[in-house]
Amino acid sequence: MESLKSKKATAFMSEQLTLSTKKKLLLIDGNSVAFRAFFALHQQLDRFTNHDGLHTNAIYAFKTMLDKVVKAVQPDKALVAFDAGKTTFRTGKFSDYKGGRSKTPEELSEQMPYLRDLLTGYGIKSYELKDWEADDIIGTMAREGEADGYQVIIVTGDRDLTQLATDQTTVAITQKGVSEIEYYTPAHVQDKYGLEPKQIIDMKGLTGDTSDNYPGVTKVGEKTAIKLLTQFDSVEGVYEHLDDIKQSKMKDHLIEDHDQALMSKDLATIRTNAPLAIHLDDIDYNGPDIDKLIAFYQQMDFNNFQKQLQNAGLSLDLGDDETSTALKTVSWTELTKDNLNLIDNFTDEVSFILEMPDENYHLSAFAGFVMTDGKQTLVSREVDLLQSAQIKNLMENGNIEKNVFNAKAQYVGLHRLGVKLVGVDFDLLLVSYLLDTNDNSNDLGSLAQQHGYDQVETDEAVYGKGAKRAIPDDDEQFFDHLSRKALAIQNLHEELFKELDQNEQRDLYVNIELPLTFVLADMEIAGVYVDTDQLTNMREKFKEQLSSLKQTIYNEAGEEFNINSTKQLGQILFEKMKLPVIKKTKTGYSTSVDVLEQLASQAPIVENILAYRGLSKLQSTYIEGLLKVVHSHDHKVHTRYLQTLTQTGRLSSVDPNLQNIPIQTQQGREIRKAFVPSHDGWEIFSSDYSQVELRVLAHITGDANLQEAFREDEDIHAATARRIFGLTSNDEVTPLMRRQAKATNFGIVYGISDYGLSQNLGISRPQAKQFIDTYFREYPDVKKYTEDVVEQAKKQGYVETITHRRRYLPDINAKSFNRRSFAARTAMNTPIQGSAADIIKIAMIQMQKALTDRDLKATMLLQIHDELVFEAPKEEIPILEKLVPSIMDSAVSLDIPLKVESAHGSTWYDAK
DNA sequence: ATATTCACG
DNA sequence: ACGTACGTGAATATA
Repeated sequence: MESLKSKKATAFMSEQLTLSTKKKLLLIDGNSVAFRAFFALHQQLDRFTNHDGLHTNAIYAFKTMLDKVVKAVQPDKALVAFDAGKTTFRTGKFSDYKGGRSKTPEELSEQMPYLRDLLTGYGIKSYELKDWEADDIIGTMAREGEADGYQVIIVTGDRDLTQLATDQTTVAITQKGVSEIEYYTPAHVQDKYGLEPKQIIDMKGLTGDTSDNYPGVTKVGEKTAIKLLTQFDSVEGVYEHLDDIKQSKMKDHLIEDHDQALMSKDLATIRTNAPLAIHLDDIDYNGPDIDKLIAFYQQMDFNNFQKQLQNAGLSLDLGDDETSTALKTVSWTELTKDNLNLIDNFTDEVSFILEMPDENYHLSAFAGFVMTDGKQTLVSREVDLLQSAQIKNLMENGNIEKNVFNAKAQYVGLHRLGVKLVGVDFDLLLVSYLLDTNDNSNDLGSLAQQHGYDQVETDEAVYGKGAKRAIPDDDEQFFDHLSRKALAIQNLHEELFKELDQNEQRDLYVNIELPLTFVLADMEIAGVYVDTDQLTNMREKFKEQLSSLKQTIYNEAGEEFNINSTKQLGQILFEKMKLPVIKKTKTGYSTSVDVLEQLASQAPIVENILAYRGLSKLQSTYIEGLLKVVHSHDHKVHTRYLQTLTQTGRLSSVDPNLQNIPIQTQQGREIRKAFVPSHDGWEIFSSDYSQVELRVLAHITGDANLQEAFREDEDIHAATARRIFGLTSNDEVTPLMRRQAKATNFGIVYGISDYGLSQNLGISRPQAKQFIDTYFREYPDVKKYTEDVVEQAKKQGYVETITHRRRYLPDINAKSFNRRSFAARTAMNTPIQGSAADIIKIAMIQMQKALTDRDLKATMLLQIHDELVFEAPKEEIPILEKLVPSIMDSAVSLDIPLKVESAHGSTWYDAK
């Protein structure tokens, strides 16, 4: 989780940087970043050598960092500063400065000259200055940039540079690796140290620095220094107010080390007046020199990077419009009712876009459309034309192949116009997702750019974003963009199909994802009827209960406050009422359920807060939330299944999310009474797979004991309990044992760790470890699987499901323990969760076909990961009771049987 | 926009 | 020594 969070934080900061309209100056501390880069991939030192035996790990990691930073910052000017040599003006002041440092490893220093070549390829200047350190070059250049109105971004691995942070200068510190970056603004420095940036040098003065080998004041560390500086502002301030400090050992040390403190502060101070021979005018950044880079990558044996560049033809994947080559002009013809016969030129294939500006294609307006075959491009704002006989025939003619971006959205949009989309061959969105679930931007332009096609911009670039987003009134602008998008689809068709073939994913695309997209479209269009009276009645009831709970809570607290605010609630519980703090979040006290449950016995208010929370969740998310999205004309909700989002191959559901409707508590479960059939005399029918993920686990691992349990149709958690507790019969399994075995089973599926299991079960870590060890002893092939799959991920860089769905795990070799372990757990979990997703997808396609073939009225409405929900006339229920399970359990043939359970009733609630 | 919480599989 | 269960979406508060 942590790694995800930090990714998000980084992404956010990057965006902030990009958002600023100021000119940007990027300054990189070459030596420091190279050092970090070298150690980030130190474990892989041996793997990273080129044909000449040159180590390349630092160059590789530096390149990765550079891509990231350049993309985030999009600089107008850039410079990488290097240290010039061992002696500087600082060694003149203090001969031991940076003394005692172990010298740079040969494996790194041999890479330094090539780093310069890399930078030349990137079009970024390098600079060094005798007697001065890289820091001083950066400090000087930063101030020069500030004076000229630039936003300055400094990249380094050295925290001392945070002293340079100002309103105009952000210091980006590379973390453990080099691709994780923490951005220090003055506010963030304050947060982190409780000091202003300029006080960093005072802190260094007091504490000294072991790595740079200069002394501070004896026994004064970061904590003491911060305390002193908060009180006295600076080193000088401390000494002016020595009298205010009580007699103590510390005071003696301060007095004794006065000179050292002043000297150290001086050494730590980055100069902003270095006599540079290079200035802002000399360091314009105009993007990379592709040919040079390709040659360089070839020399380094960076085959992937080289290929990327060659595929891209001209542009580097920096997502940077300014660095990519200019757009060539496109020609298009505006289609009108008078030149509709131009349509007849499309005889074999056509790339098509019906442009819908809103995300929600069930409701979006239609802005226009475009059709192209690469020779002729037709555009129009008049969507009525789509309903003309010519176009309708084209769309409904399966012999003319359609290339699109998001076939489901196109199918639904056209359906709303009374046109059926038939013959889709290439869906750029879907194919991109299968090729790499990681970069699943939903924007045609950015996906096309990622695949090396640069003749198209992102929607954001053309339409704007946020409140300013709008389809341009200018025909030329709008039609150009539409045309370029359609041409991008047209052009990427063949190449991406080739890539699918290379990945053995053609079958997954042709026989699963593409057909599924239309099954999903039909489900979305069908929608689910909602009994709004049921919901409004519940709303009234809940409203009363909530306000009475609220009063009770206020009374118990002795004041009114916002119960929904974790901050205010934390103050009441942990400050006013002095309840023990069990867990903290990074912003304050945690008040989550598990914390509150532990506190419940200590104060009655806690129980009421829990009740309030539960009720208000139901009220806002499910009652009010659902009512908001019921379509008024048909009384139904039409969710959208996102088919290209999850990293595992699962679907997700939005607007509304119908995959997380409550079921666990009685109170919540009542919500399901509002989901009813859309016709009288119909019922809701539901079938779900029993323990699919564990069955998939049994299949994939081939573990004989696990497989036996499923072949015997045992209660799997009881069987596991019997095994890990060494019992002879299931009769001896107590409920507690079963619960613990169940948690262990889940843990295995999630990529187990003893810590996670201990947290979940509330047991000690050694105990959890004991469970896991026993589990692995009883199911030895499961153990082998967990090891093999991680090994495979390390070797190939990705893991696969039973249908060759692929997930890349770039962090599997990360230096950061966190990232690496997260990737390892993911490696274990993804093939299981993903294969289960594959199975139900296959079942859905077969199911839809079976319903049509048999002319049944029954309609598939929902998929909830391991469950399918239908509505059907009562007479068809007996048919479904046989048909649905038989299709679901034979969707794929595994080494063990699949099991399906069904239920039906007058509402979703009753289908239990 | 991010963090927290909580609903589901 | 590190500090975690896997995959999602929505509402709310807070900045």
